[in-house]
Amino acid sequence: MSEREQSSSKPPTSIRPMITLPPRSSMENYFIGESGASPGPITLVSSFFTENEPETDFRSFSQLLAGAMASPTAVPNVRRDFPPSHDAAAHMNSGGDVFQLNRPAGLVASEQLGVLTIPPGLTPAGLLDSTGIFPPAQGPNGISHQKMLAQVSTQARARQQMPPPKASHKMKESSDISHSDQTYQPSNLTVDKPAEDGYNWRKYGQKQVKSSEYPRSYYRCTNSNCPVKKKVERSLEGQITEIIYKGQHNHQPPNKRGASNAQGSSESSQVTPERVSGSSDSDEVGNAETRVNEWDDDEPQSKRRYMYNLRTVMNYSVYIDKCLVLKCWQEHRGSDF
DNA sequence: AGCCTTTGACCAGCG
DNA sequence: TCGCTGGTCAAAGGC
Repeated sequence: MSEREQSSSKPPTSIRPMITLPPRSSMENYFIGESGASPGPITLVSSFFTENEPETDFRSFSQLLAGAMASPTAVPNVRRDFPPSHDAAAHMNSGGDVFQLNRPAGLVASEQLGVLTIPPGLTPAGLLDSTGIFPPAQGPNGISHQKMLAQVSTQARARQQMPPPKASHKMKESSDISHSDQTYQPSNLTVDKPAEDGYNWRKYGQKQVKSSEYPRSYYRCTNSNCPVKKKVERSLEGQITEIIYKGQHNHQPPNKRGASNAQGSSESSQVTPERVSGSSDSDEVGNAETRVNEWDDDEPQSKRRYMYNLRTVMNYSVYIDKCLVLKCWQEHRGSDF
Protein backbone atom coordinates (compact mmCIF):
# COMPACT_ATOMS: atom_id res chain seq x y z
CA MET A 1 0.00 0.00 0.00
CA SER A 2 2.03 2.83 1.31
CA GLU A 3 5.11 1.21 -0.05
CA ARG A 4 3.72 1.22 -3.49
CA GLU A 5 2.77 4.82 -3.06
CA GLN A 6 6.35 5.59 -2.35
CA SER A 7 7.32 4.23 -5.70
CA SER A 8 5.55 6.91 -7.55
CA SER A 9 8.46 7.86 -9.69
CA LYS A 10 9.96 5.27 -11.87
CA PRO A 11 13.44 6.14 -12.96
CA PRO A 12 14.27 5.71 -16.57
CA THR A 13 16.44 2.73 -17.08
CA SER A 14 16.82 2.82 -20.79
CA ILE A 15 19.66 5.27 -20.65
CA ARG A 16 22.80 3.76 -19.33
CA PRO A 17 25.57 6.24 -19.25
CA MET A 18 28.76 4.37 -19.55
CA ILE A 19 32.11 5.18 -20.87
CA THR A 20 33.19 3.48 -23.98
CA LEU A 21 35.98 3.96 -26.36
CA PRO A 22 34.97 6.35 -29.03
CA PRO A 23 35.54 5.62 -32.66
CA ARG A 24 39.04 6.00 -33.85
CA SER A 25 38.52 9.44 -35.23
CA SER A 26 37.12 10.90 -32.07
CA MET A 27 39.74 9.15 -30.02
CA GLU A 28 42.32 10.77 -32.08
CA ASN A 29 40.72 14.10 -31.56
CA TYR A 30 40.73 13.66 -27.85
CA PHE A 31 44.44 13.46 -27.71
CA ILE A 32 45.90 15.30 -30.59
CA GLY A 33 43.21 17.82 -31.06
CA GLU A 34 40.95 18.27 -33.98
CA SER A 35 42.83 18.96 -37.15
CA GLY A 36 45.84 19.37 -34.97
CA ALA A 37 44.86 22.94 -34.35
CA SER A 38 43.67 22.50 -30.83
CA PRO A 39 45.81 21.30 -28.01
CA GLY A 40 45.24 17.81 -26.77
CA PRO A 41 43.90 17.11 -23.33
CA ILE A 42 47.26 16.54 -21.82
CA THR A 43 48.35 19.90 -22.95
CA LEU A 44 45.19 21.46 -21.75
CA VAL A 45 45.25 19.74 -18.43
CA SER A 46 48.84 20.45 -17.91
CA SER A 47 48.38 24.07 -18.67
CA PHE A 48 45.41 24.22 -16.41
CA PHE A 49 47.29 23.05 -13.42
CA THR A 50 50.33 25.07 -14.07
CA GLU A 51 48.29 28.15 -14.61
CA ASN A 52 45.99 27.79 -11.72
CA GLU A 53 48.04 26.15 -9.06
CA PRO A 54 51.66 26.83 -9.70
CA GLU A 55 52.45 26.46 -6.05
CA THR A 56 51.07 23.03 -5.66
CA ASP A 57 52.96 19.87 -5.20
CA PHE A 58 51.90 18.53 -8.52
CA ARG A 59 53.93 20.45 -10.97
CA SER A 60 52.84 18.81 -14.13
CA PHE A 61 50.12 16.78 -15.55
CA SER A 62 52.65 14.13 -16.33
CA GLN A 63 53.10 13.62 -12.66
CA LEU A 64 49.41 13.46 -12.14
CA LEU A 65 48.94 11.12 -14.99
CA ALA A 66 51.78 8.92 -13.91
CA GLY A 67 50.28 8.62 -10.51
CA ALA A 68 46.88 8.01 -11.87
CA MET A 69 47.98 5.36 -14.26
CA ALA A 70 49.91 3.61 -11.58
CA SER A 71 46.84 3.52 -9.45
CA PRO A 72 44.07 0.97 -9.52
CA THR A 73 41.91 3.50 -11.22
CA ALA A 74 43.39 2.46 -14.47
CA VAL A 75 40.93 -0.05 -15.70
CA PRO A 76 40.25 -1.73 -18.97
CA ASN A 77 37.23 -1.69 -21.14
CA VAL A 78 35.80 1.64 -20.37
CA ARG A 79 32.73 2.09 -22.40
CA ARG A 80 30.58 4.93 -23.38
CA ASP A 81 27.41 4.01 -25.10
CA PHE A 82 24.92 6.71 -24.48
CA PRO A 83 23.36 8.74 -27.19
CA PRO A 84 25.52 11.53 -28.49
CA SER A 85 22.78 14.02 -27.90
CA HIS A 86 23.00 13.68 -24.18
CA ASP A 87 25.37 15.63 -22.11
CA ALA A 88 26.91 14.35 -18.97
CA ALA A 89 24.76 16.36 -16.66
CA ALA A 90 21.65 15.07 -18.28
CA HIS A 91 22.85 11.55 -17.80
CA MET A 92 23.94 12.01 -14.30
CA ASN A 93 20.59 13.42 -13.55
CA SER A 94 18.59 11.17 -15.78
CA GLY A 95 16.91 9.48 -12.92
CA GLY A 96 14.71 12.40 -12.09
CA ASP A 97 14.42 12.25 -8.39
CA VAL A 98 16.37 9.07 -8.34
CA PHE A 99 19.98 9.36 -9.17
CA GLN A 100 21.46 6.39 -10.86
CA LEU A 101 24.92 5.31 -11.55
CA ASN A 102 25.48 2.62 -14.08
CA ARG A 103 28.75 0.88 -14.24
CA PRO A 104 30.17 -1.33 -16.86
CA ALA A 105 30.15 -4.84 -15.61
CA GLY A 106 33.53 -6.04 -14.58
CA LEU A 107 35.01 -2.66 -14.04
CA VAL A 108 36.20 -3.10 -10.56
CA ALA A 109 38.15 0.04 -10.39
CA SER A 110 35.32 2.02 -11.75
CA GLU A 111 33.26 0.59 -8.99
CA GLN A 112 35.73 1.85 -6.52
CA LEU A 113 36.09 5.21 -7.95
CA GLY A 114 32.93 5.75 -9.83
CA VAL A 115 32.63 6.32 -13.49
CA LEU A 116 33.28 9.63 -15.00
CA THR A 117 30.90 9.98 -17.83
CA ILE A 118 32.50 11.59 -20.79
CA PRO A 119 29.97 12.60 -23.35
CA PRO A 120 30.84 12.63 -26.99
CA GLY A 121 32.02 15.95 -28.12
CA LEU A 122 33.09 17.03 -24.71
CA THR A 123 36.56 18.36 -25.06
CA PRO A 124 39.12 17.80 -22.40
CA ALA A 125 39.04 21.47 -21.72
CA GLY A 126 35.36 21.22 -21.22
CA LEU A 127 35.85 18.26 -19.02
CA LEU A 128 38.26 20.08 -16.84
CA ASP A 129 36.08 23.06 -16.73
CA SER A 130 33.88 22.42 -13.78
CA THR A 131 31.02 23.88 -15.68
CA GLY A 132 31.56 21.52 -18.52
CA ILE A 133 29.88 18.62 -16.85
CA PHE A 134 27.87 20.15 -14.13
CA PRO A 135 26.40 23.53 -13.55
CA PRO A 136 28.78 25.91 -11.88
CA ALA A 137 27.43 25.51 -8.43
CA GLN A 138 25.70 22.24 -8.49
CA GLY A 139 25.95 18.79 -9.84
CA PRO A 140 23.31 16.12 -10.13
CA ASN A 141 20.48 16.66 -7.75
CA GLY A 142 21.99 19.93 -6.81
CA ILE A 143 24.94 18.39 -5.09
CA SER A 144 28.03 20.31 -5.75
CA HIS A 145 30.34 18.52 -8.08
CA GLN A 146 33.15 19.21 -5.73
CA LYS A 147 31.46 17.29 -3.04
CA MET A 148 30.45 14.58 -5.38
CA LEU A 149 33.95 14.08 -6.55
CA ALA A 150 35.23 14.48 -3.07
CA GLN A 151 33.07 11.59 -2.10
CA VAL A 152 34.20 9.58 -5.02
CA SER A 153 37.76 10.20 -4.14
CA THR A 154 37.16 9.53 -0.50
CA GLN A 155 35.60 6.24 -1.28
CA ALA A 156 38.43 5.31 -3.55
CA ARG A 157 40.96 6.10 -0.88
CA ALA A 158 39.04 4.27 1.78
CA ARG A 159 38.73 1.21 -0.32
CA GLN A 160 42.34 1.25 -1.27
CA GLN A 161 43.25 1.38 2.37
CA MET A 162 40.74 -1.19 3.43
CA PRO A 163 42.24 -4.54 4.34
CA PRO A 164 40.98 -7.64 2.60
CA PRO A 165 37.63 -8.61 4.02
CA LYS A 166 37.46 -11.48 6.38
CA ALA A 167 35.68 -14.49 5.10
CA SER A 168 32.22 -14.86 6.42
CA HIS A 169 29.01 -16.46 5.47
CA LYS A 170 27.79 -13.08 4.42
CA MET A 171 30.27 -13.15 1.61
CA LYS A 172 29.89 -16.73 0.59
CA GLU A 173 29.62 -15.77 -3.03
CA SER A 174 32.92 -14.01 -3.04
CA SER A 175 34.59 -17.14 -4.25
CA ASP A 176 32.57 -16.87 -7.36
CA ILE A 177 34.46 -13.81 -8.31
CA SER A 178 37.52 -14.57 -10.30
CA HIS A 179 39.38 -11.33 -10.08
CA SER A 180 43.01 -12.17 -10.08
CA ASP A 181 44.11 -8.91 -8.58
CA GLN A 182 43.54 -9.22 -4.88
CA THR A 183 43.90 -5.51 -4.43
CA TYR A 184 40.48 -5.21 -5.91
CA GLN A 185 39.02 -7.60 -3.48
CA PRO A 186 37.27 -5.01 -1.39
CA SER A 187 34.95 -4.47 -4.26
CA ASN A 188 33.84 -8.01 -3.79
CA LEU A 189 32.07 -6.81 -0.75
CA THR A 190 29.38 -5.78 -3.06
CA VAL A 191 28.67 -9.33 -3.97
CA ASP A 192 25.38 -10.34 -2.51
CA LYS A 193 25.55 -7.42 -0.21
CA PRO A 194 24.27 -3.95 -0.63
CA ALA A 195 26.92 -1.30 -0.94
CA GLU A 196 28.74 -0.65 2.29
CA ASP A 197 27.34 2.75 2.89
CA GLY A 198 27.14 2.68 6.63
CA TYR A 199 23.54 1.67 6.85
CA ASN A 200 22.15 -1.75 7.45
CA TRP A 201 19.97 -3.21 4.78
CA ARG A 202 17.66 -6.14 4.61
CA LYS A 203 16.90 -7.73 1.34
CA TYR A 204 13.21 -8.25 0.89
CA GLY A 205 12.96 -9.30 -2.66
CA GLN A 206 14.66 -10.08 -5.87
CA LYS A 207 13.31 -10.14 -9.31
CA GLN A 208 14.36 -10.38 -12.88
CA VAL A 209 12.90 -7.32 -14.49
CA LYS A 210 12.38 -6.86 -18.15
CA SER A 211 14.11 -3.55 -18.31
CA SER A 212 17.32 -5.02 -17.02
CA GLU A 213 19.38 -7.94 -18.10
CA TYR A 214 20.41 -8.51 -14.51
CA PRO A 215 18.41 -9.53 -11.47
CA ARG A 216 17.25 -6.67 -9.35
CA SER A 217 17.45 -6.97 -5.60
CA TYR A 218 15.32 -4.93 -3.27
CA TYR A 219 16.66 -3.73 0.04
CA ARG A 220 15.22 -1.66 2.79
CA CYS A 221 16.96 0.01 5.65
CA THR A 222 16.73 -2.13 8.74
CA ASN A 223 16.33 0.85 10.98
CA SER A 224 12.82 0.94 12.28
CA ASN A 225 10.65 3.61 10.72
CA CYS A 226 13.28 4.39 8.16
CA PRO A 227 11.61 4.47 4.77
CA VAL A 228 14.71 4.20 2.68
CA LYS A 229 14.90 1.48 0.11
CA LYS A 230 17.25 0.71 -2.64
CA LYS A 231 17.30 -1.41 -5.70
CA VAL A 232 20.50 -3.07 -6.73
CA GLU A 233 21.23 -4.72 -10.00
CA ARG A 234 24.20 -6.98 -10.33
CA SER A 235 25.78 -8.62 -13.26
CA LEU A 236 26.35 -12.33 -13.27
CA GLU A 237 29.88 -11.64 -12.17
CA GLY A 238 28.56 -9.93 -9.10
CA GLN A 239 29.45 -6.45 -10.19
CA ILE A 240 26.91 -3.87 -9.27
CA THR A 241 25.57 -2.37 -12.42
CA GLU A 242 23.01 -0.08 -10.94
CA ILE A 243 21.88 1.18 -7.59
CA ILE A 244 18.82 3.24 -7.09
CA TYR A 245 18.16 4.74 -3.71
CA LYS A 246 14.72 5.79 -2.73
CA GLY A 247 13.80 7.84 0.24
CA GLN A 248 15.82 9.55 2.84
CA HIS A 249 17.30 8.15 6.01
CA ASN A 250 15.76 9.61 9.10
CA HIS A 251 18.59 8.49 11.31
CA GLN A 252 22.32 8.49 11.52
CA PRO A 253 24.25 5.63 10.00
CA PRO A 254 24.28 2.89 12.59
CA ASN A 255 27.33 1.29 11.13
CA LYS A 256 29.91 3.98 11.57
CA ARG A 257 32.77 1.63 11.11
CA GLY A 258 31.39 0.12 8.03
CA ALA A 259 30.77 3.49 6.58
CA SER A 260 34.20 4.60 7.46
CA ASN A 261 35.79 1.58 5.95
CA ALA A 262 33.85 1.82 2.82
CA GLN A 263 33.99 5.45 2.15
CA GLY A 264 36.15 7.17 4.60
CA SER A 265 33.29 8.99 6.16
CA SER A 266 30.27 7.73 7.93
CA GLU A 267 28.42 10.62 6.61
CA SER A 268 29.14 9.95 3.04
CA SER A 269 26.51 7.42 2.22
CA GLN A 270 24.19 10.03 0.90
CA VAL A 271 26.47 10.85 -1.93
CA THR A 272 28.39 7.77 -2.79
CA PRO A 273 29.08 7.45 -6.47
CA GLU A 274 26.66 4.61 -6.52
CA ARG A 275 24.18 6.52 -4.72
CA VAL A 276 21.54 8.45 -4.36
CA SER A 277 18.07 9.66 -4.48
CA GLY A 278 15.44 10.90 -2.31
CA SER A 279 11.86 11.72 -2.51
CA SER A 280 13.01 15.26 -2.55
CA ASP A 281 16.05 16.49 -4.30
CA SER A 282 16.28 19.43 -2.07
CA ASP A 283 16.18 17.25 0.94
CA GLU A 284 18.93 15.16 -0.46
CA VAL A 285 20.95 18.15 -1.28
CA GLY A 286 20.47 19.47 2.14
CA ASN A 287 21.71 16.31 3.61
CA ALA A 288 24.59 16.05 1.29
CA GLU A 289 25.70 19.53 1.91
CA THR A 290 25.27 19.48 5.60
CA ARG A 291 26.45 16.01 6.27
CA VAL A 292 29.14 15.63 3.73
CA ASN A 293 31.93 17.97 4.40
CA GLU A 294 35.20 16.57 3.30
CA TRP A 295 36.63 19.99 2.77
CA ASP A 296 37.52 21.92 5.81
CA ASP A 297 35.76 25.18 5.94
CA ASP A 298 39.03 26.98 6.01
CA GLU A 299 40.33 25.10 3.02
CA PRO A 300 41.39 27.67 0.47
CA GLN A 301 38.97 27.80 -2.37
CA SER A 302 41.80 27.63 -4.84
CA LYS A 303 42.98 24.43 -3.27
CA ARG A 304 39.53 22.96 -3.40
CA ARG A 305 39.34 23.91 -6.99
CA TYR A 306 42.66 22.33 -7.64
CA MET A 307 41.81 19.14 -5.86
CA TYR A 308 38.56 18.93 -7.69
CA ASN A 309 40.25 19.24 -11.01
CA LEU A 310 42.93 16.85 -9.92
CA ARG A 311 40.33 14.25 -9.20
CA THR A 312 38.60 14.96 -12.42
CA VAL A 313 41.83 14.41 -14.23
CA MET A 314 42.45 11.27 -12.26
CA ASN A 315 39.17 10.02 -13.54
CA TYR A 316 39.88 11.20 -16.98
CA SER A 317 43.20 9.46 -16.85
CA VAL A 318 41.30 6.24 -16.61
CA TYR A 319 39.86 7.10 -19.90
CA ILE A 320 43.24 8.02 -21.19
CA ASP A 321 44.57 4.71 -20.03
CA LYS A 322 42.02 2.97 -22.15
CA CYS A 323 43.43 4.71 -25.07
CA LEU A 324 46.77 3.14 -24.42
CA VAL A 325 45.15 -0.11 -25.33
CA LEU A 326 45.13 1.23 -28.81
CA LYS A 327 48.83 1.58 -28.79
CA CYS A 328 49.24 -0.94 -31.52
CA TRP A 329 47.00 1.08 -33.66
CA GLN A 330 48.95 4.17 -32.91
CA GLU A 331 52.17 2.46 -33.66
CA HIS A 332 50.78 1.48 -36.98
CA ARG A 333 50.07 5.08 -37.59
CA GLY A 334 53.43 6.11 -36.31
CA SER A 335 51.92 8.94 -34.32
CA ASP A 336 52.75 10.07 -30.86
CA PHE A 337 50.22 9.88 -28.17
C1' DA B 1 16.81 -16.77 19.20
C1' DG B 2 17.42 -13.38 16.14
C1' DC B 3 18.47 -11.74 11.86
C1' DC B 4 19.20 -12.60 7.36
C1' DT B 5 18.38 -14.32 2.41
C1' DT B 6 15.62 -16.79 -0.79
C1' DT B 7 11.73 -17.24 -3.61
C1' DG B 8 7.05 -18.01 -5.13
C1' DA B 9 2.81 -15.58 -4.66
C1' DC B 10 0.34 -11.57 -4.59
C1' DC B 11 -0.94 -6.81 -5.72
C1' DA B 12 -1.33 -2.41 -8.15
C1' DG B 13 -0.36 0.41 -12.12
C1' DC B 14 -0.49 0.78 -16.87
C1' DG B 15 -1.26 0.19 -21.79
C1' DT C 1 -11.19 -6.14 -19.03
C1' DC C 2 -6.99 -8.38 -19.50
C1' DG C 3 -2.28 -9.29 -19.58
C1' DC C 4 2.20 -7.58 -18.54
C1' DT C 5 5.40 -5.64 -15.42
C1' DG C 6 7.56 -3.98 -11.30
C1' DG C 7 7.40 -3.97 -6.45
C1' DT C 8 6.30 -6.14 -2.12
C1' DC C 9 4.88 -9.79 1.07
C1' DA C 10 5.73 -13.58 3.82
C1' DA C 11 6.87 -18.35 4.69
C1' DA C 12 10.78 -21.23 4.87
C1' DG C 13 15.27 -22.12 5.76
C1' DG C 14 20.24 -20.86 6.80
C1' DC C 15 23.76 -18.94 9.69
